[in-house]
This record gives sequence, structure tokens and C-alpha cells, in this order.
Amino acid sequence: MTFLTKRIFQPRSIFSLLKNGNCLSLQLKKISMKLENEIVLAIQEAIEKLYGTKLEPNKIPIQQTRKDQNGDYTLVVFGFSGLSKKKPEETAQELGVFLKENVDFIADFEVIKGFLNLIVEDKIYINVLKENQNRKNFGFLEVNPHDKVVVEYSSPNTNKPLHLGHIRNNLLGFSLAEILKANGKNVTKVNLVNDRGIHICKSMLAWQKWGNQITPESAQLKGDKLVGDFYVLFDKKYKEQIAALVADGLEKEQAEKEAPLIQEAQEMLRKWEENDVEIKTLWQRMNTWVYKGFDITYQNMGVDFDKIYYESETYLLGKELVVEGLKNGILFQKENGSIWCDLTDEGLDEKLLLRADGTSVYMTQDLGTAQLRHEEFDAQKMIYVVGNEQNYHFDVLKLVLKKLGKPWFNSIEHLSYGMVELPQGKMKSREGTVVDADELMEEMYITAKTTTQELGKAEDFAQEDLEKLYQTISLGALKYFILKVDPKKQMMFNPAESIDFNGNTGPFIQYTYARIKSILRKAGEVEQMNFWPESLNEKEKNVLKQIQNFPSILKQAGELYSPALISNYVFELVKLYNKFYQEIPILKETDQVKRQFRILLSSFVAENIKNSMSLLGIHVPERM
RNA sequence: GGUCCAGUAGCUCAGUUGGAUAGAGCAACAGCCUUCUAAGCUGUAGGUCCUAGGUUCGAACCCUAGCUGGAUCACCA
Repeated sequence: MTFLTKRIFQPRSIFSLLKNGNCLSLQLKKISMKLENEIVLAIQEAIEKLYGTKLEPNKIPIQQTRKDQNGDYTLVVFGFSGLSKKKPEETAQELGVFLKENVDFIADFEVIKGFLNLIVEDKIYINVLKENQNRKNFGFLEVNPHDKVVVEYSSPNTNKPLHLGHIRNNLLGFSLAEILKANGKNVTKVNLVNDRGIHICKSMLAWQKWGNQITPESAQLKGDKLVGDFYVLFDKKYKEQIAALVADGLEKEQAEKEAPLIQEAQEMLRKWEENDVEIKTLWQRMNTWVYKGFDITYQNMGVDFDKIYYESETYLLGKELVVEGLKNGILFQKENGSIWCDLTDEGLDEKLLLRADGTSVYMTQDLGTAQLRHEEFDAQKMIYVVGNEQNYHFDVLKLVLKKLGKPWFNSIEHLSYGMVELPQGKMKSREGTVVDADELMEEMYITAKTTTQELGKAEDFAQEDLEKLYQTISLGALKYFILKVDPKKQMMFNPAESIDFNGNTGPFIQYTYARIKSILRKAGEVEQMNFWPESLNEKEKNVLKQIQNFPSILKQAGELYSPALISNYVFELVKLYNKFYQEIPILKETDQVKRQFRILLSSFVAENIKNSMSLLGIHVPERM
């Protein structure tokens, strides 16, 4: 008994301080994890006292009680029958009695079959507010400058505009960076632009042949769209040539290699690598068009980068690494001069690193980029946000770096996300079955506008504010729609069904925020609380129970690289708050302590919604 | 063919380390605005958790086999 008391009420426990009411000096960032830990410790002591065995904390199966049951935390006692030599129900009963009597924050308990449901004192939840009422970023950690992480995302090709697949990539990358920052990481966001290669030459060649010197200005078209059109045009003409050759009796494979267009494109690539002035000038000119277009898309999407790498600048470094690896006998050369890495001892194949003609492949430049990035940042982690179609590529990248003797190879991590599918299947640029990023955002904007107008909201807004509101809502809907899905999973987008604004959506969450802000405006200044309520009603308690989970959700999201966890969290919070809002008076409450408490609670929820949404790259409106 | 990922309500998705009667949203149906913003709230209905075995007090979750879908195994990126 004394031991137990000592253990639970030793000074480092937050609960010991509850009694005295002077807990100001405490680090509160871990408060939510604390509660669970304290309960585990209490149970640990109880079992030791009752059954004479000390269990490791991870052997104590505790979880939050299901919503349909009475209680806050549930201990599953089936596993303890061996210790107690009693039926689960009796064991649960014994433990329950013991905990209620000896632990001051356990108010009560209930036993159902082998489940011990523990009811925590309301004070504990009230305390979450009490302790944090002045904190701006509840749950966020201070950034540690030495804990460096580089996040690469977006990584576009410069031969076509961005589409829905890129949107998922960009939103994931941006959100991941925000989540890691909130977990105390010193994050650098980088973009690797794939600005060289045969695909670029295809667009260039088509422009040369059929472009009539057209420019984005003369065409009144975004540069990336213009260049993308020529990429599609190339493909169309190329296919015609193949068809003609096949009609003349050639095998299809043969025709694909011999078609004059593809040979011209390859010739152009060779010239590019030889620094042919004319080709390089055209290349630069067209890429500039594309970048201007990308900038607009990025800006509309609300994503940005701290640094941009260009493949045309990093591939040579990769080449050097490969040549050096060959010299050191780590890599090997085939008769035709191509250079390879043997990964058969790792269970993989041989991997080509330099072509017979000495030109580099995708892997070559990624070796160079990784090396450069490591030298520049020396980060604990270098995370690549890239689709799961490239899983093999990143396995190989790490292994080749390992073989080349780079001890930092293990800092490379791949956030591998699933493809976005349309009802008719995968998106294909060349077949025109892509959902264009700019067009989708524009459509969302129009939907946001018409919906807002139909609802008759915001009629007194200034024009400027209206446009900002439509932007906020439409992007909120789009971003939330994408980010609420587990990144690893493939997801479905049906363009025929516009993205919803009701239910589990961005606007629903934004709306809840706006309603709270409305209340807060009417309430005036949120005052410091000097008196606190003794107890909570069910709705208040549910909101606080959810919000005290936030720090551990944030941590988990940072470990699993999953914005979806934040989305699910904030949706659940908002639902619980809306139930509270619907049923419990706030401004109309006549008891001043309760009224103030509810205003403060609302304010805290609003702040947490805003913070959570910012982790997803989503803004929240003050009114809507 | 080898490897990897996935399969949960009509649709889109949650489901933590194996725990209670598997959850949300949309769509459908029935209610709630003279009230702090109805982009909200309440209720009804909706399930062979792909299939078959196995592990155990207990499996959507772990193991084995199979079925279905996707990705990948390029001198493409």
C-alpha cells in the first residue's frame, strides 16, 4: 500500500499536483500520454499487490473504452486469470475495487465479462484545459535544429502539366512536412525537377515541327499546358508512323524503333548531352514556360519548397559515383561498356547504372541527388514522397548506396503512396484520361461559390473576402478528400460526383470552426478562469477526452507519415463538438462558471481545429 | 511466372498491440430552424469483414492455401 501510494503520487506524476493545484512548472506536452501511463502504472502496482507479480507495462492491455460503454479506459483482464487463479470477472472486480480505493483519479469502475471499465475523475479532463488554456500550439513540440529531415515531394516531369496524381503527391508531401515540424523536426522541403530526358525531347521536337513558333503568350495558354499539348501531339504522330510502317509489313516492335520521329527525338537527346547550343536554347526556353505554369499551380495549391534540384544538374554527379564504384571494383562492366550493380546477394537482380553509350538512367541521377543532398544537409532522414509504383526503385537505390559504401543509405525512406484511380481505371496522360490539377481546382472553386450562394451565406462579404472564402472552402474540400485516405492505399476519384461539402469533409470542419469563432466574437474577450467547474456533462467530457488524445495522435502521424490520422482525429473532434454545440447552451448559460468554461472549451477546440487543419495544409475561415 | 500491396454496408473510407454487439460519411427513409450559423443535429434501414482451413479464452487483424484487383521485375522515368 505504501509502495503503491509512493509510486503513483511521486512528484513527477501530474496527478500528484492536482491535489495541491500548483502544477504550473510542468512540461505539458505529454499530458495525454501521461494519463494512460499513470493508469498503467496504477494497474501494475495493483497486480503486484494483489497477485504478487510485477508485469511489464506493455503486458498490461489497456485501451480507451468503446463509445457504447460506460467508462474512459478499459483493462482487458482475460490474460490475468493465470495470475489471479480466478475467473476473469472476479479478477476484474478485485482490481476495480482496489483501484477505486487507492487511486484518487479513478472515480469508479464497472465490470462486464472480462473487461474492467475505469471511470476517470472529471477533474483530470478539466485539467487538460486548465493546464493548456494559454498554449497556442497544444501538442506541438519545439523544433530541434539538429534533428534534420529532408522531405522530397512533387518531383514533376517538365513535359506535361500536373494532374490529380501529382495533387496527391504534393498534398502528402506538404502535410508530412508540417506534421514533422510539429513533431520537432527541422524540415527542409525539396523538389527534384526531372527536366531532361527523351520525354522532354519529344515535346521539343513536336514544337519545332508543328509549333509555328507558338508561345504561351501567343496561344493564351499556360506554359505547362502548351508543352504538354506538344507531348501529346508527338505521341499521336508517332503512332501514325508506327501504324504506317506496320501496314508496310514491319513488326510492331521494329516499327516502334524505326519510326523517323523517335529516331529524331533520340538524335535530339544526343545533341542535348553534347551541349548543342540550338537545342539547349530551345530546351531552356520551353522549360521556362513550364516552370511558369507550375508556379501558378503550386501557388494555387498552396505548396512550396525550400530548395529545388534539377536533374540536369545532378545526373553528372551520379555518373561520377558510378565510375568511381567501377574503379573500386564494387560495380562491374559488361562487354558493351554498360555498367551494372550486382544485387543478387541481396535477393534482387543486376541493375543497370550507365548505358553502353555512357548516358545515364533514372537511377544514376538519383544516386547523385542523394549524395548531394546528404552532403548539403547531413539529415537524420531523407524522405521521398513517391508513388508505390517505384517501390523497387527505392529498394535498389538504398542497396546500391550501401554497396558504394555510403553509411547514410539507411537514412533514406520512401513514403510510398497508392495511385489515384478513376472509375475507368488508371489515369493515362497520353490517352487524355487524366484529371488536370488546374481544372479540378477551378471546378472546386465554382462549386464552393455556387454552394455558398445557394445557402445564402456570406452575402455581406466584400468581394475580396468572398474570393478568399471560395478559395479556402474549395481547397479545404479537395485537400481533405485526398488526405483523409491512408497514404499507402490506392484511392478512387469519380469526376462525375463532385467532392462533397457535407459529412466527413473539409468544409464541414471549417464550418464548425467558423461557428465557434462566431460565438467567440459574441462572447468578447476570452477571460482567464479563476474558478473551475466541479464536474462535466457528458458532451463536454467527450470533447475533452478526444482533445487530450491529440499529442499522441500527432506523434503517431509523425512516425507513420500519415496525415490521415490527423484527418480522422479532427473529424471525430468536430463531430463531438457539434453534439455539444447542439445540445448545451454556451452564451445562454446563466451559471457564470459554466458559461466561461464552455467559452474557453470552445476557444480551445477552435485553436486545435485550426492547428490540425494547418497540419493538412488547410486554412480555416473566420466566417462562412 | 517471381516479388510486393490491397480486398470491410449500394458507393467512398475508418477500424491502434488480437478483445465486448464491426464503425463513419455519402446515397435512401423519418424527424429537428421565432433559438449560440441547419455546410448542423437526432433516428431508421443497410454486413458471409473475398473464400477455406489453422493458431487461442477470444481473429476483420496473426499463419497456410486459394480467388479477385493493382503495382513492379526496362539500356523508360
